[in-house]
Amino acid sequence: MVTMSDVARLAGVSTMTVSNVINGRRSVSQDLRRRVLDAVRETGYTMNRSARTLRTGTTGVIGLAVPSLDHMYFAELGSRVIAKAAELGYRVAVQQTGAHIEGEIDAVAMSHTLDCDGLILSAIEIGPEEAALLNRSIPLVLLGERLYGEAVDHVAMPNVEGTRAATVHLVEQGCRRIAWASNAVPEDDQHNVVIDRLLGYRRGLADAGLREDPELLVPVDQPTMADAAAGIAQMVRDGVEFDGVVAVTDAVAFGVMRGLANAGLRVPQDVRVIGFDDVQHAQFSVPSLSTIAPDHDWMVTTALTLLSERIKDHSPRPGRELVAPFRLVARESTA
Amino acid sequence: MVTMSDVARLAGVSTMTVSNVINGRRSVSQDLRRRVLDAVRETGYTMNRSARTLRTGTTGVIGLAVPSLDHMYFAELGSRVIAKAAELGYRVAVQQTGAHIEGEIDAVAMSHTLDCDGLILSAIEIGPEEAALLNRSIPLVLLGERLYGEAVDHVAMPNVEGTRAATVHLVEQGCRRIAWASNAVPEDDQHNVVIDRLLGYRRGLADAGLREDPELLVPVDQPTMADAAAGIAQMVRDGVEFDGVVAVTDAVAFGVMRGLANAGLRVPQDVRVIGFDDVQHAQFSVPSLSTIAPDHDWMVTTALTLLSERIKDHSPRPGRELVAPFRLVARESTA
DNA sequence: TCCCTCCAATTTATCGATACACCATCGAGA
DNA sequence: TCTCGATGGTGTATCGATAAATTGGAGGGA
Repeated sequence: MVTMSDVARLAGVSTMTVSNVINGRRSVSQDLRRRVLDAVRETGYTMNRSARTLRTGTTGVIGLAVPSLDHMYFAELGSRVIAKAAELGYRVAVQQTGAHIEGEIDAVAMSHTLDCDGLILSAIEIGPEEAALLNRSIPLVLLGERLYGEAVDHVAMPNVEGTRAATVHLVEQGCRRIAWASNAVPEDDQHNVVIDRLLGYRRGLADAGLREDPELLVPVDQPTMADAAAGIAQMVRDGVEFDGVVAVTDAVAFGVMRGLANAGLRVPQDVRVIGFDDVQHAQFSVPSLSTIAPDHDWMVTTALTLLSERIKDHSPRPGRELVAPFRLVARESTA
Repeated sequence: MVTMSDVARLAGVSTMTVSNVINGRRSVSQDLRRRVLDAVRETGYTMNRSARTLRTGTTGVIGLAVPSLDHMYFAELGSRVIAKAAELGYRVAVQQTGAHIEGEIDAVAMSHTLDCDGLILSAIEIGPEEAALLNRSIPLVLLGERLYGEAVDHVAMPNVEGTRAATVHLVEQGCRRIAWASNAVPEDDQHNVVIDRLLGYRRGLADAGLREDPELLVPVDQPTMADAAAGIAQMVRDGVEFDGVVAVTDAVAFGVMRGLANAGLRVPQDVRVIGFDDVQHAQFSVPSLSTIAPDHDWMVTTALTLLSERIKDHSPRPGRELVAPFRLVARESTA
């Protein structure tokens, strides 16, 4: 492996001069700069990042912890984060938490060790109890809906407003028996994404003067396409009548549409379906999926901006909470 | 930051002993081991990986370079790679090449610098011309269909056999005018995924005694859902008659199905469609998508096994090429 | 002429963990 | 009794880059 001193020797200068050239610091004469660059080319030198990291304490890596890249939403998120981070000169190490709290705590705990300058955590389970952990850790931005006191920066989705708008939209399209398709979580679990979206659904019903009917809660185990398809099938078999479904995510909505197809029900003629996320596939499914579209680019840009501010300026600062704007995109599934 | 010598001081031993305990090396007495572990707990020590990396030359990181996590296939691949790598004790840094050769070369070139012990490159564009680059680089496994002489380990898909089987399947289902939906690539470009799959399509037609009709090549720009939908729409508008479509990937197949729906054609009644990859969504779309299902777990496991062998044993070894087994999964879209 | 400032470039010490060589002790075999 | 091998542990140099302190001139003002 060719090191800086090899380059220095060849160029006839000190390693510091090489370092200065490599890092684009001024105060190197044109003459020497050229000689150094030639020597770099000639030797094929590439910098050893661990050495720099050891010395400077920064890695140029951002950690991204998501439940799983397998979920379309998180895959698209990952793609955006990696692209945006690359623009800012960061590389991204991805970690899958499995949507378990252990995985999430792990991600935070490992992030020291993990050699990253900051962490973007798409948290599902982690809560205020673990806030202490979060505070001791490296710069952190949370994506998701939990509250963490004032300590942590936080880029949230418009969960309540989103599903409320979705529900109202179904009502406007003529639905009167609107089901809620989601996995269930303990109701006392404050500020969980699922709870907030359920709350929005309820508000939407209330806005329309409709009463909530417990029968209309689709029994979904995990928020996957498979479980959603099974859940809605169960509901149909049980003879529950409904003409609209608000799904907690697009993936669940796809599962619901699949389950309805299995049951011989047509979307949107028999049942209208609306999702949340606006993943790519939503515009290409048959029927295409109406959905709540948070501004993903805004979220990622914001998260990375907050994070890189914290990375550059370590002085303590209260956590900020920002909520993404959203649009309701009406497509065939609610026509 | 608490270092090893802090722990050593507290435990009243040398840093080497701490190091030995941390790394689970034997030849530390029970007594000292306990004292060290207590000291670790008490101080909250976590190891500084950069220091270890600098000293040992290994990072515990594997690079994964894919065109984009935005494509369902690569998202699922990424998920598997990260999970499997975690089992083997590696973390994964993901890089998006944008399916451009520059991005791919970048990925290889940066991989030195990038502090990873090995690289899994899902190559689309890179070819034999760049083989020199590949040889100088860190341990590398290619996922994809290009040939790279004998130099590089290579886990390939059953591209030719796969689309051949897909085509034959359509024939068996009664299709006689079978279209090929794919982006076009220069025909002289050897061992490109797309070329191989096209070849399989042709072989399938030949097997069935059907003649290839240039009219039946769907004009797709990029292998995305949007372009596929546009391409098939164009073909319908042009009045081309067809009763089956073999798509180069599942994403393209979804786009095709969407485009057919726009044109008022039913799948499978009017046109049968088959894809390639068996992404998750294939079983949940309406209609569900018949497809060629390579054994993804096998591919990932194999790739990581090859890679970790090369990482552990640097002695030069000729490149191996392994081809994944596959199944044809018949679903509603070709019923 | 002398002193002082500035600038380019170099020297030196250091980041934290580990490879390696070395030392001490103890028990067994000759 | 002496030697040898195993066991358990320590001291020191080192990985490669960089921060901080230092040197040696080149100007510039008095």
